[in-house]
Amino acid sequence: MATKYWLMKSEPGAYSIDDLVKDKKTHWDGVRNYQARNFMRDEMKIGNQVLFYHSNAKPTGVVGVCEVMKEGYPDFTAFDPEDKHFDAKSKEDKPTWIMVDIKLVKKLKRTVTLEEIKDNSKLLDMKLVQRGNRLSVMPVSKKEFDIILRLSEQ
DNA sequence: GCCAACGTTGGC
DNA sequence: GCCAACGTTGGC
Repeated sequence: MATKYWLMKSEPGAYSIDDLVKDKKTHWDGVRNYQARNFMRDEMKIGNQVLFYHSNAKPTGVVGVCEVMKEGYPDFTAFDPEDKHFDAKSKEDKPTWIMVDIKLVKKLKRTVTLEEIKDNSKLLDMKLVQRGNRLSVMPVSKKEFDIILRLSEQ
């Protein structure tokens, strides 16, 4: 199957690209949105490439590239009453929430900002810049992925 | 901190 | 099943 491309958002205060540089890999816990979950559960495969995006940041934008290293499995933070992402409805034998593991490919030389993406006529179709899109995990086309990487080299 | 745009919840 | 109220996301 062809490699798929994704964009995943994180608030740097919660987990930043520099945390990932330090950790090399991480589990993507805390997604509590069904559409985003479905992408992780059904469509993200080992080797898929992921743009790491900082939301609620200065500036907001794409800061790194990662790769899926483990496909969808239960998000265990939903089972822990002490955890911020606890969800009593999710049971260990029937988990509601799913996560994947990703590993760092590289931190970009510079942030490709949301502003640049909005200003780039080739990137107008990105889900990221479409009105009201709040998905934290979303598909990206190979073309868009490549354009963003190229911008980061400039 | 504000607020638009969503998603979810719960009364009916 | 409808929809108002409420909570969250995330840009600014």
